[in-house]
Amino acid sequence: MNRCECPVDESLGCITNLAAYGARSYLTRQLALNGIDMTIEQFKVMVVLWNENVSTQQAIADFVGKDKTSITRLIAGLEKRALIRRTIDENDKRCNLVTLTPQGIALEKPTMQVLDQANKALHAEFDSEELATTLRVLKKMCHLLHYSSKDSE
Amino acid sequence: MNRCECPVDESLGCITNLAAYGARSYLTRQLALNGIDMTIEQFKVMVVLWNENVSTQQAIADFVGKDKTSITRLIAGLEKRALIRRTIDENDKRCNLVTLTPQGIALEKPTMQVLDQANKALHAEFDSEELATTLRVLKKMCHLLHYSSKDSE
DNA sequence: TCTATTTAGTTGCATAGTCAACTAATTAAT
DNA sequence: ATTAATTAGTTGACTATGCAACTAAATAGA
Repeated sequence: MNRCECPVDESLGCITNLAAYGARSYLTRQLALNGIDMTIEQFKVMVVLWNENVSTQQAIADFVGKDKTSITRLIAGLEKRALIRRTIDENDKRCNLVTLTPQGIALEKPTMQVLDQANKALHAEFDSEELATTLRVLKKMCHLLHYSSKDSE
Repeated sequence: MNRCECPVDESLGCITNLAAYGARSYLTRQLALNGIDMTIEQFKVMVVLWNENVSTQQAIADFVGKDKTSITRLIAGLEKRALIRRTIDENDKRCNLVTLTPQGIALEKPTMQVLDQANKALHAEFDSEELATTLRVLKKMCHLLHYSSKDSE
């Protein structure tokens, strides 16, 4: 019934938003279908930890491009699911050291597999040239818009 | 500091999400700078009403591609700001008729102007070919993903 | 006609993001 | 060394989305 179109919909901003919601809900669904109780946002945090093993919340925020407030709450959700653990850094007591629990470590393979499959399936729908163009445009868009109020150009 | 890049970031889904957040926050900022207290989501609902004058919540939901729950709350926000009004449809008492208040009507021009400017500024950063490709890819993405679990293809 | 199903909308609970105000710890500056 | 500024993280208020359960109204079916 929904048409993926609205009256203002020939704008990049609008369509990007619709596509993003689509991608988000698709991935969440795929994770759930594979019995993985994790959102994409949480997933991105987990990717950082799978790579780094230990990190502070601010470092995670920088990696995933969100602010520290979001990370506080994402981390809280992951802690509730017992996928990560927070400990105070004794060398700098302002910082939390975020580490993986055994359950968190165990989820790396199955979760990455779901993501890879979803990615491949989506990318397979497009030829490499249009895909490259789209990625380039979107990256430039990020650069132009995402932190334009903070980065002073 | 934020780099608009995260370890899983060569995927369409991920970049689309970052770009979408960028567009969202940019537009919200532009609206605020022009003294317009409205979010983009609310704005989309207003666009429907500026075109249709009257609508039911379900019809709005179909137009903007969101579910009725979201619309209930968006409409509540607009009503709180006194931009719209809800009345029961006497011909079908299940339905709310959503109409614009004078304040809501008055906001059409300034709001559309902000959007048009923002759109033009963004589109001007790209050449028409890469823009067309990107829009086509994103639309296909919407089609493939957004309602894939509901529309049975 | 009376029951069953569908439709429109609301509400509760969960997740996510932003902004502003706040604490605590650290570093810089005089 | 003491104060001032910065940094890490949390919390509260607001907005947005999704799912499930719910009410009320309308329609379909027997």
